Amino acid sequence: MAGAKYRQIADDLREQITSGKLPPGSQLPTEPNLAAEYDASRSTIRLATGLLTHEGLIETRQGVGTYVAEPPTPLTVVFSREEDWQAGEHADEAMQPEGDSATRPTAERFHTETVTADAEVAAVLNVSEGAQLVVRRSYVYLGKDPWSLVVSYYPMDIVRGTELEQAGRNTKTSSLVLAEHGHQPVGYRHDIYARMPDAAETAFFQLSSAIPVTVVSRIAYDSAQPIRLTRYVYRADRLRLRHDMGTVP
Amino acid sequence: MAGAKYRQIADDLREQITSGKLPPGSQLPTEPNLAAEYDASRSTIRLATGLLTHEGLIETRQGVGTYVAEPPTPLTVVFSREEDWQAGEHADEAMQPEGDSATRPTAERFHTETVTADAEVAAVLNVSEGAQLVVRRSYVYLGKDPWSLVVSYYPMDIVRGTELEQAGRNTKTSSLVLAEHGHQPVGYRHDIYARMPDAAETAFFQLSSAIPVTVVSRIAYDSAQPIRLTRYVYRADRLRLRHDMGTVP
DNA sequence: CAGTGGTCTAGACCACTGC
DNA sequence: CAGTGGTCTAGACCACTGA
Repeated sequence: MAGAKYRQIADDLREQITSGKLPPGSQLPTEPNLAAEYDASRSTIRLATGLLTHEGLIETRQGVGTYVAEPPTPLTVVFSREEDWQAGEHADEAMQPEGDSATRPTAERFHTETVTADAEVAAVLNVSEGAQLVVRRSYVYLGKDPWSLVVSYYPMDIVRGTELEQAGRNTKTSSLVLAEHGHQPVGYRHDIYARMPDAAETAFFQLSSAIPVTVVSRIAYDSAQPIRLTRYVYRADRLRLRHDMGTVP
Repeated sequence: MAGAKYRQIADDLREQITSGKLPPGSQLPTEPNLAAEYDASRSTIRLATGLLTHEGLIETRQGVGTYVAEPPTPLTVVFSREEDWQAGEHADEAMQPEGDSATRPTAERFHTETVTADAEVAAVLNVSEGAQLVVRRSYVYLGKDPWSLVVSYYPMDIVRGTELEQAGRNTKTSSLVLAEHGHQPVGYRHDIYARMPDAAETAFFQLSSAIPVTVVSRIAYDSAQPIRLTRYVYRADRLRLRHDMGTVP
């Protein structure tokens, strides 16, 4: 046998979904109906649908019903582009998909503040733990859909000489651009990993099921020091990171 | 309020774990004890622990107990290395971590066979759907721990002239190496994404909780055509992919 | 308002582990 | 064998949605 009843029910529903018998967007029977159909209790049905939810195959909407999820349509982000090498790049404009206006991201909200460095950020930026940092957070959308969370950390050395040096709290971005221009980047390090989202990420990406997030940690260096750490967080099922080396057709 | 009772219980337990009150490896109270402690039913307790399980914070072992998970210790894989450019690279030796023998991977099992191309593989290798391919699967371990699943696809054009051309099923790898040597790679494309594991991956990586996998799809090109597609699958919590551009300290 | 999924209970029995 | 987590039931009430 296939083991537990709720797993058999999940297998049966999964088969109906992947075979196309239950196409994307279609509604599953209600929980009481499924319970009757499979001769199971509603709790068992919910165990089964819980599995499919965590696989991202279905979505539940309270008060409405349970629906087959639309298959994800990932967008490709290329991070071997020469353009990213240019000075004047703004951090949250990098690491975004190419394409027409429909797939052009817009940073609808952002704000800038100063924080103290935790151990992890201090290590990569080569500053003391507890040192002051300027941090800029962006919420990037593709049209109305959430696309990525972008957080940049700047050591105080970098923003020194700009108006940000005195500002404890600041929403102006112009001085950050100025600071970036004053430090010509000569290298980037990207660290890429995936994990399950935290509460804030689940809310921003409107994740109902168990979809991972992909994190790109990008450190920019000038000739002497790290000048910026930027973390890009994406829904894993919407992102395909691409990197080309050498001659690729 | 924090909403549902099971979420409050999960929040409380999560706080005890992240604060160190419940260190990694320690056992949580049994489900009946937690039910008494929080004045909840066992079902509600299981909803709470289910959340933490899916976050990878705890692990349950039937007949034994519930334990705080050890924090993941990711290894870094660098994929901007010049070494990877050299001919003679064997596919399952690339994309592996650096370091001493303790972190040197060993391909304990592999086998080679011929299959017909599905639509996706056919597209990237520029062959017809249904064309014959030679595929080599490797199961890579770090000591006794599963580390990665590696699958390589070769178009028949590439293996032509080697003994593999006639062999329907073959476990010899020497002819594959020969084939690779005959086609000097001049470029690589990497596509990186994360998703939840399928059943085979869950079994190989011994995943009890909801840990994603990171997939690196690596296409090698010679001057005329794609010569190999290799898919590397890793546990997301064990992997940190690193790529450097320009001058990095 | 009726109907949906979300939460919660109290209890039962099973499957597995370690002693 | 006792104790653990795994499965399942039957029922209740709540929160939300849309007509």
